[in-house]
Amino acid sequence: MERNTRQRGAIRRAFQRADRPLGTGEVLELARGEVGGLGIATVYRNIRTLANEGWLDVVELPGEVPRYEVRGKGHHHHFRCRQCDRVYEVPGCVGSLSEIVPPGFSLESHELVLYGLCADCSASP
Amino acid sequence: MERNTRQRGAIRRAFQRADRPLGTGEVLELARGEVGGLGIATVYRNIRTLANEGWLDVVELPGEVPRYEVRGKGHHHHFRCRQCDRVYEVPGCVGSLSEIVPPGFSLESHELVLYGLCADCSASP
DNA sequence: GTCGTTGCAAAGCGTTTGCAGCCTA
DNA sequence: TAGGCTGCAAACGCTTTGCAACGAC
Repeated sequence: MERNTRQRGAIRRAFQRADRPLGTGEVLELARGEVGGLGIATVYRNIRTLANEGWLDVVELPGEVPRYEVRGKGHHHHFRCRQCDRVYEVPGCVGSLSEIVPPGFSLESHELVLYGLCADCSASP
Repeated sequence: MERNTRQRGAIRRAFQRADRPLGTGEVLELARGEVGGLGIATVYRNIRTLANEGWLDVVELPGEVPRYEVRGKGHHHHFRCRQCDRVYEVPGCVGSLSEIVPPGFSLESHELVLYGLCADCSASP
């Protein structure tokens, strides 16, 4: 059975307070504010546990370390601002993907990442 | 000045024959067909060299090690087989991406990755 | 002959695992 | 009290680097 330790609670709160995708290093830094001696192995183990039980979603962008965020909506994609590096959720999706799938291939899922300038950075470059 | 060694030639030909993005392990395996004692460090060093001179493009999929492909193809995306883990190039592209971009955001580029079964794995599961 | 290149081994670096002791239920 | 959880350190997998020998030009 799963237990509620100080360490796991601190890691959960780190994600809830940040309200954005966090990497393992950021989680360690934030959660150590509550639990001083927190070890990196504990962060990795808890992130895996929380992801397995569906409390966390994995956010993986090409060429970047995995981030994790509190599980939110269903199917969505991400927009990454090339200026401020923030990542935003993008509701909605493209249609007619099956048209470009090569013959004989069977499509099961897809990932789409948009790059550009977010509203803030477009307004004040 | 750059030299044409047997090892570099074998690595170039591995990419040209495969005609799909290759990881370092795949390159090592393929190029060893020509140069038996080829070392993994040589593969890494040559991939870096070929990428720096523009002969190779880097293909990065979310959460995976980088792959590389010969440069010069037009705009395309990638299909990753969840069974054999190979990555294929997919010509063509989705349309109407601007519809899902949030108001105020400006879209500059995008990455699309398709997941499923390739033709080989669909035929013989 | 020069010096870019190679294979080997060791070093990095981020992540995972083994273990003895701790602490939640 | 049982056994899940933790911190530490070692192990791990992938990539880079140091070095002496090799070989393209």
